[in-house]
Amino acid sequence: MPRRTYHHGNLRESLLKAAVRAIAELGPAAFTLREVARRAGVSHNAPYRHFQDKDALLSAVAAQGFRELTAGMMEAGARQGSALERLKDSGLAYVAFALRKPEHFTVMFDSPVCVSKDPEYVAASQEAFQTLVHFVRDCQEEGVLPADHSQERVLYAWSLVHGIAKLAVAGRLPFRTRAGMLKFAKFAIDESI
Amino acid sequence: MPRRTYHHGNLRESLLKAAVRAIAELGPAAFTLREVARRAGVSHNAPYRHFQDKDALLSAVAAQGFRELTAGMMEAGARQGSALERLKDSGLAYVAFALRKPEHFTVMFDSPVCVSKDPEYVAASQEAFQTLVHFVRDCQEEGVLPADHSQERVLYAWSLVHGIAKLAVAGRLPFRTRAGMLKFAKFAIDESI
DNA sequence: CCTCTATGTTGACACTGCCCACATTGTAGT
DNA sequence: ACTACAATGTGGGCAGTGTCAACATAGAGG
Repeated sequence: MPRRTYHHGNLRESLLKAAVRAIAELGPAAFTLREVARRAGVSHNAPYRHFQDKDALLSAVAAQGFRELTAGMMEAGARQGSALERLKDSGLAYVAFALRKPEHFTVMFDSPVCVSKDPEYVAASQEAFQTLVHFVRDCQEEGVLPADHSQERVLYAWSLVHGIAKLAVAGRLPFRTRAGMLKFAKFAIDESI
Repeated sequence: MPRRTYHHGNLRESLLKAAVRAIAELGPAAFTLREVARRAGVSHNAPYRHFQDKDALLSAVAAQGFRELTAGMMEAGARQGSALERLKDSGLAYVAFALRKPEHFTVMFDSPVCVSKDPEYVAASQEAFQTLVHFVRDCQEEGVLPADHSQERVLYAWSLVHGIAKLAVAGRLPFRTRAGMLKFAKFAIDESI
């Protein structure tokens, strides 16, 4: 069904949503500018009025993913509990996000987006990282984690949950259900401290 | 320079080598069947006599990467030292391989290869995994790791080094040199046990 | 020597990202 | 209100891709 007006009115948003859905349904590989345009009901060139190129659209998608990831970690870490429990819960939320939106997660960290210098993308990804920094700092201040090597401890926590998430998304963890994966993630996180 | 003979003689091997070099030089995204064929000095359709499609060639490249990874871990873990030191060294070798061949490493674990059912690929990747199993089992038998949750402990070790490797390759670790990354990897591995 | 089959080549098709020129529309200034 | 202009969307085109079908060549076995 074609549009009634020549101008779409809110094409940028529509393209973003269409891109997210296309990635989720067809996978990042089958992600195509022209397919996104089709889904948004515009010509194959309309996206270029809102995004410089394909990578720019992907970057925007990734940025939105990072904001959602940040929100998930914040929410998980905002519940009752000690600083250590909040850190663990935020790490679990990281893995849970990857399992909930595997293709989205893939776009966020894989080439070509991962080298993007798009300010929105950089800001969103740094915000997600800062969330982890926050929870680790809390643990250090409560004395449940050593106070030294602050940066390395954050990167250590990140590496662990990122590795679990990546292996899970790649289908390399021998668990069938999401619950099984998350149970293992909990085991690993508990074991790591 | 064109070939002198109509038949290449050893095209499959040549294609594999050309593919590995193309990936290393241009990145996995710019990897192209036609480009590989060009580098091997054959027509754009010749590869189809040796690989079913593009993904099959990528799978073969990935399989070779897994064999190299396995060899690196075996060598690192074959040196003197306790079982724990051998496990740690093999984990460091995992990260070192990813840093030495980041694009190759990417192909091995990312879509579309990661869902490949090519027997050579499956065998090579399982062999790499079994290497880790081996070193963890040694630690459990020496009593330096708890004897329970055998599978989970292997996956835990794998997740950690895989996460470090992935973040490093994605350019998300704030270290400038390979040595810096490896130093952090050593810190994280030490901390994890 | 002659056929058969494995291996390479050429040509084609649909598709992609991206560039151009053009069409349409909302808007700002008079 | 009218007009120039900027923003937004369209259509066509180009080089490049993966893959298929038809054809060419060369080694191997009878």
